[in-house]
Amino acid sequence: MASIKDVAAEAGVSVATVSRALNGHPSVSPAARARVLAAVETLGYRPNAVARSLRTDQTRTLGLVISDVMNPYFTELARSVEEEARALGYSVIIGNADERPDLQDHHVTTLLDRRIDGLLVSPTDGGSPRMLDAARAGTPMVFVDRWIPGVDVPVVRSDGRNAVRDLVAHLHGLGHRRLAIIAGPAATTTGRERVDAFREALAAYGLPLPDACIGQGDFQAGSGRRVTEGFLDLPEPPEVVFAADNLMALGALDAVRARGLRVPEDIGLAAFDDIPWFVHTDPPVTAIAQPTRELGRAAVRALVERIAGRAGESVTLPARLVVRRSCGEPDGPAPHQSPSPVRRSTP
Amino acid sequence: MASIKDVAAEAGVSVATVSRALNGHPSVSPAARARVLAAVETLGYRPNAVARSLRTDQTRTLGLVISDVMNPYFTELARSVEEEARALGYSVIIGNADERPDLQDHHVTTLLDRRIDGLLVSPTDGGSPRMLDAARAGTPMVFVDRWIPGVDVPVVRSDGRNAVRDLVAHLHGLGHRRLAIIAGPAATTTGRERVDAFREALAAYGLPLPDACIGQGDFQAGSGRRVTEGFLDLPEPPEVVFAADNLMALGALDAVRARGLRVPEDIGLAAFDDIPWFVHTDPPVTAIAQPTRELGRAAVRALVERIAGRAGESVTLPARLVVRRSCGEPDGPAPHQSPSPVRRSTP
DNA sequence: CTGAAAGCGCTTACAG
DNA sequence: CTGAAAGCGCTTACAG
Repeated sequence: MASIKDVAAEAGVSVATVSRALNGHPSVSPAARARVLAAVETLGYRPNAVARSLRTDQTRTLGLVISDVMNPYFTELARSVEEEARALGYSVIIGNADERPDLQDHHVTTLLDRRIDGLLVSPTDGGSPRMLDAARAGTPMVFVDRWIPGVDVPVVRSDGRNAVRDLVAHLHGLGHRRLAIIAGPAATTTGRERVDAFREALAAYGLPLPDACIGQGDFQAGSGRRVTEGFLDLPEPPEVVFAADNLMALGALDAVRARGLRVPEDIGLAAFDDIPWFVHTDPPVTAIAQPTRELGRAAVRALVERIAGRAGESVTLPARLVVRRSCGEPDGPAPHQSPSPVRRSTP
Repeated sequence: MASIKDVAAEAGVSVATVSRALNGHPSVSPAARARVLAAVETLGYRPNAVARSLRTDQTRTLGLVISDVMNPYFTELARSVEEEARALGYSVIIGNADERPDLQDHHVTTLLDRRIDGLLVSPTDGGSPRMLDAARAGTPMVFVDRWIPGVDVPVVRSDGRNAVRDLVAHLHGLGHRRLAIIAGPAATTTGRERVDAFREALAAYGLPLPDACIGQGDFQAGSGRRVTEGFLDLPEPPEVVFAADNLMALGALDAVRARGLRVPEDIGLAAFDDIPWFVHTDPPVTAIAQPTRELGRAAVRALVERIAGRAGESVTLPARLVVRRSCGEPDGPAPHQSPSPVRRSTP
């Protein structure tokens, strides 16, 4: 592969001039620039980004460590992060932690070894020593979706509190009283917050959230299935199950179906995180939708601010309830579309 | 950030010895090794991968350019690629082309500039000059899922021919005769092959595939919706629509639902690529499943072979039909699960 | 406007 | 077993 030396030789100038011409440095004569460009063309030269990074101490690369790529929410987040990063002249390298702290650590380490300019992370746990070290050592960093309390890093996330309150109001209005939740790991902020929000919203109606109605999941489908089976085995199973993410909702559907039961007749279901398929499931699933694209964009912008040495703004955007039919209907025969005023725009 | 010089100073040895100790070179005295390790520990030293790459001319990184991350098939492929690569000591950088040739080119260029050791690609089109150049220039490369004819690069993909034949047999057995397809872009191999396989299978039953029954899609949901609307507007709409990927099937479901029609009563639906949600859609969708994980693994192995200077094996794995209820049922009332002998293992 | 030179952080023949 | 030195491909003060 042609190097800058080859270009210099071909153009009859020094490598310094080649470098300047290619980097748009003003003090290059038009003649020299033209010869360089011609040489670049005939040689098919492309600057070696590795060498450039070593020299300039910047890679124009962002690292993104997410908890699970197979979760459509994170896939969309990753896509939006890459889009915004590209618009700002950065590449992004994605590390998929698969909800495993050890894998998360592996990716953080690898990314840091590659000297990425900044790190976006949605932590799988309370923070490994390596990540905490990185934050303390001054690696530009931003948390997205999930975060670690006590670490001085901007947080870009959405607040589901109001949406959860709307959900509970919806369920209460439908006459449901025995409500249960499939929670995410307590080591994650979203794992805790969604349970807290649910409990508070229930309390406002004088409803309890007994331990038997809190199933411990891990944000993956298998756990949603297991927890739902447990709920179904209860002497008095809950009337509605609220899954703290869409994969656990998938698992819940699997469990209900495996027993030959039906949603919402036998048990209702709602999910945190909306996905296009929820419109077409049987029945369409009531869900809480996050402004995922906006979160991704805001996270990248905050990170780029940090990289530039500025503060980097924390952002909290509201999530919203999208009512469908999986928790039952107000009355009468099922209309073809959800009658709720809060509705998803047609996909 | 501490460099190898700092470690050398701290340990009282030369940088050469530090390098050797860290790379497991045999000729390092136990005493020196111990001092180096201690210095590494106290300094929190991590080797700079950028510098190492420049020096060794290898990045231990694979590039993966896929057509659309938001497509669950490609998400799963990417995940399996990363897993296998990690097991073999490689990182992977994903470039999402979003079915756009210009974006694909951007990613190929960026990846090559970073001097990745090898490139895995599922081309969005017939091949841009840049990609063809890369292949010709000897960049280790393998095609996965989609490929470009006439380029001397191993291909890892699945063959859906038999599965499509099984599908048509299933549809014919159900009494369907007017069958239509939502095709992928003709610039892609999978776009062409799935139409060809469908046409051939129909021909075996003496059924035609008129142009009106071939809708041109682009593998994304919007096109599936538009094409399906066109089918529905036909004087004689097809009895079953076969979507060449799962996103176009989603679009088809959107279109059918928007008209207030029902699957399979008003129109049947089948899809290429199976996803977990198809079990829970209304109705469950009959689909052709690819051995996605295996494809990802085989692709990485072939690429690593190429990187090592060996041939790298092309692999073709069969896809298989998974019958559910979206094309109608043989007879009698709908049983709770599909009665087909070809069945999806419970998720 | 241009070039010679230093240096980014490593690895690796080479000599001892 | 160890170190001094060269060199990977760039960029950028410095001098002219």
